[in-house]
Amino acid sequence: MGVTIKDVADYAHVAVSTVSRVINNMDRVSPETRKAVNDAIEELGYVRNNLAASIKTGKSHFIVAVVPDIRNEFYTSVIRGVESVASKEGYYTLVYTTAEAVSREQNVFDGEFSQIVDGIILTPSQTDDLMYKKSGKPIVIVDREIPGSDMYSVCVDNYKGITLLMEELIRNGHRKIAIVSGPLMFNIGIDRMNGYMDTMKQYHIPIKKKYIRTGEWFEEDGYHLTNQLLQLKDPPTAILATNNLLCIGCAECLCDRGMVIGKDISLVGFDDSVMAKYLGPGITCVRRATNEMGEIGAKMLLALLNKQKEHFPQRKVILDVELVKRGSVVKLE
Amino acid sequence: MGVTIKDVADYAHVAVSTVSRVINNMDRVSPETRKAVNDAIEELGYVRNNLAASIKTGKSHFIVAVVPDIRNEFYTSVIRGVESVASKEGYYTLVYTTAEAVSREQNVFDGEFSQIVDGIILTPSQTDDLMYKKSGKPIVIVDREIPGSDMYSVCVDNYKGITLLMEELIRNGHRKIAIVSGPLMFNIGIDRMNGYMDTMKQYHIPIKKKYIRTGEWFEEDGYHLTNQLLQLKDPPTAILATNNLLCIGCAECLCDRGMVIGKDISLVGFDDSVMAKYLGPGITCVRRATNEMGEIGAKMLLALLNKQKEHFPQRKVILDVELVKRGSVVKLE
DNA sequence: TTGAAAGCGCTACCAT
DNA sequence: ATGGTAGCGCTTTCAA
Repeated sequence: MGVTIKDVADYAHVAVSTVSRVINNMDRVSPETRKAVNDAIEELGYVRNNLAASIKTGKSHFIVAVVPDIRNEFYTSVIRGVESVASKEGYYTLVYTTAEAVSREQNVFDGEFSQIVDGIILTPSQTDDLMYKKSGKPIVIVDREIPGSDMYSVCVDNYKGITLLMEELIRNGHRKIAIVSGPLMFNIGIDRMNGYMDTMKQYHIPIKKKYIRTGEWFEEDGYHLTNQLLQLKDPPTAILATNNLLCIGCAECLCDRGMVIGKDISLVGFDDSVMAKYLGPGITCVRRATNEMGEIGAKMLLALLNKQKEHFPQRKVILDVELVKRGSVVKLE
Repeated sequence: MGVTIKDVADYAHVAVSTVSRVINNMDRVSPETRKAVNDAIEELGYVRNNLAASIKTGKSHFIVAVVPDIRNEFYTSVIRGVESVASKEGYYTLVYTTAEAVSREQNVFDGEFSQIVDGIILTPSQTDDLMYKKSGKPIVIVDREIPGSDMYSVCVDNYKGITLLMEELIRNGHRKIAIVSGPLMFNIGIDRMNGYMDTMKQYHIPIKKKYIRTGEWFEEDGYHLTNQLLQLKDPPTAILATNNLLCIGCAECLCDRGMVIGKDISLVGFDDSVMAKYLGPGITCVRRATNEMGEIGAKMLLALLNKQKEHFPQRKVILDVELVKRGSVVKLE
């Protein structure tokens, strides 16, 4: 390979241990020696082999963000947050996508990957936290929470978010409200569905099974499920999509069928997005602090890495949400 | 740390070298020994420390995709392509964002990062390819081309793309055509600008400096530059945005100022996007095979890694583009 | 077919 | 303040 610490030591007429001390900015090195070593490094164009260092120290200064989908701006926004605080602390952030596939997630935890990183920011794709814990690496869960797990996590108040949306709909006279949901595996599915159910009950609106549709979390599911909804004899007057991708899918379907959002039908969504802002009249939605989720997640992880658990006495952080009113809700008489 | 190759060797009553042979699926191991070792591995829950292996073999089986912005769906789409072919060949794809900042790019090449990976897929942020070459790692450039550099790259026909857009505009009677461009550093800036210039000349339309605006490649630049354009005494009838983000920024600005795209003004853009499809009447644009760019880039890189340079006699691949007509172009009398 | 041993490049401990 | 040296976990000769 390239030039090693030994080459530098020889060149500077010192011992490798001295070079190591200089490289790592440790004290107990005389200015002259330090200079000699630095000159040698400069001269030889030496760069330290961090891999070799990692195997000794057990620290790589890499963390990895494991997310389902890199094309979802929610996750990229979270990653941004992670990266911004991690880089300030001298950590590099890698990104790995699972496409919601458990097998890809396994790659991360079955050694292949987890050795290379000091810690993991994870949006899990399955509900058994054993595999995660087995890796032995500090892990912080973001966005989703594994039911019954005690892992560190940062989520938002999903229940409240849906409640906000539902009340906006009901306030505008809607009673035929359909929900387009992802799978009911994690809190993001379950809490949101509960928010729907409870609000319906609270306002004494009969819950109709035909208005409740679940699929995966992707655009095509939103499209597909909306299509089903529109084929009903008694179609809903409002659709509530429980994440940004589903919402886009819903909107696409509505557009394709010539329906005008905010006029012929109402559409609201969990999660804001560029699309939600500019699609038709603007989609009324619930917004959460995505960057902040990443930032807090990273801070938790760094605290874990530095064994400063006191910094995060709470294993679970739950962030607030806010309603963003735009023009996608029809006012019914 | 965890259980090492030595533990396995002891447990199975063999030498570490034998365990190593089993792990690496080498021959010259008797079935019985192999079984004993595998049992020991199973029993002890051993996972190989790839980091330690890498320091010997010099191969990590990681590649990294270095892109300016992870929130830009163009790049995430390219990354998808990279990842899909890399994973088939047993490589893991890491993602690192530079935010167009040279300093962040340096992290990749100043050793910190480049040691950990076998190869790099790069969308460069600066035009000096020396730093890149110095890393000694195989590199494939995607999207952008460094002027005068002989590095392996895969790009699209930027010149043609703009020509297509310009002709569509001119066909519809436009002559006051403004261009909202990114910096003229790489081919993506230069070729697109040349496409604009040449087409204007070809159709004998006088080029007006006030209609030519350049900024960075981001949404806010599109917004800002469009704003300038609209304040002109003699504003353009059509705006050509030279990437997806600029286009979205243009659209936002137009919306905010109450202008209806496809009616009050025309907007066309380089790059398709979800936004472009559903924004207002749909934005007419030029589409390129983004996934394919990543795939080809990864194939090139893998060929380089495997020293099969014959597989890619051409150092430069240029992909075609196509015009996608939608409703954002006003037909002038 | 198997084992012993010499590194890979670096860190960290123990001497000096 | 500096040097010598024993590993880190693994691969890879070279012998046996």
